[in-house]
Amino acid sequence: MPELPEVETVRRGLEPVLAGARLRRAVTRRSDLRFPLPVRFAERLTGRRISSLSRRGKYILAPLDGGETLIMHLGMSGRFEIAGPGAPQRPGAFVRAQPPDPRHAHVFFETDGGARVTFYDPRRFGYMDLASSAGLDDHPWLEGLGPEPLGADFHAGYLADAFAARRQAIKTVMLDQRIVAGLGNIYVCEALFRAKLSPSRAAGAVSRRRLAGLVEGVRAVLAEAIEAGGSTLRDYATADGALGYFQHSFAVYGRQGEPCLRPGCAGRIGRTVQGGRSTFACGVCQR
DNA sequence: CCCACGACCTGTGGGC
DNA sequence: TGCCCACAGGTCGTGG
Repeated sequence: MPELPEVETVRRGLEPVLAGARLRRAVTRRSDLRFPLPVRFAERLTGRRISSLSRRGKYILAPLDGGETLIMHLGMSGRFEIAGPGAPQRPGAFVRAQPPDPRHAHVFFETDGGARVTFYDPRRFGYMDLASSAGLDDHPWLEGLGPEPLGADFHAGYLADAFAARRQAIKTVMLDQRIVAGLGNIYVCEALFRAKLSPSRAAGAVSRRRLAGLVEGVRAVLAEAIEAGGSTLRDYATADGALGYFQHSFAVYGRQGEPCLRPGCAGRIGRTVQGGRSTFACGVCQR
């Protein structure tokens, strides 16, 4: 589910409640999510202080004062909810998500500030681990990740090297977290549209100039989506219960059969399948 | 190494 | 209304 803008929105929502807080209690309601939770998970968290909350790709990272870092991934349907102090003070001030199903409340944390942060995940594709902060870059989930798309290491020259000799479709390659960390199906489709690039074009055959346009498309769409609080399709909600609204700004995602929004383009948006996933694009202006 | 595909799990929306 | 199937924001493992 959540791609970089949604994960970043969740991180920002959790930050005021968790960063600097000490965990009074941690509870697991089952022993596994996508993978087994780490051994003695609750005990290793209890009493620890979270020094900060950061994000790497689609992972949320919470370094603890005991030398370990909590690593969390939301999978497709993972969601956090804050209750108690730090929870939204003005219900109704924004469009609120449906309350999460308590059957899928798999993990929760209680802070010394009295807040309870609950992780819900109906599909259980989410996962968590605790690992040494010192060797965090070598953690198997993190070590192979490509650059942050909003960071300085993501540029046309980097992409040209990363794509060299790859004949795979550029859409598929952009979803590879080893190439760039944090993009998913929605924002790759949207970025390719902004760059006027066909999703089926071989990655290694795209000119440097057009790669520069793709970099700009990626940066712009991610920045706008973060600004909008992410996208809510089904179960995504920010940690304070609000819905993201960037879905109203999609140019191609989910718009099959509808007219292309590019000024002067008479095309319609089509849907194809690449690597088993839906791709949305305009066949007229995306080449 | 590259690449396509199925698997994981539950819920929902659309078509009939 | 009700049922069934297709499909969903991600990632991993397998097999060619």
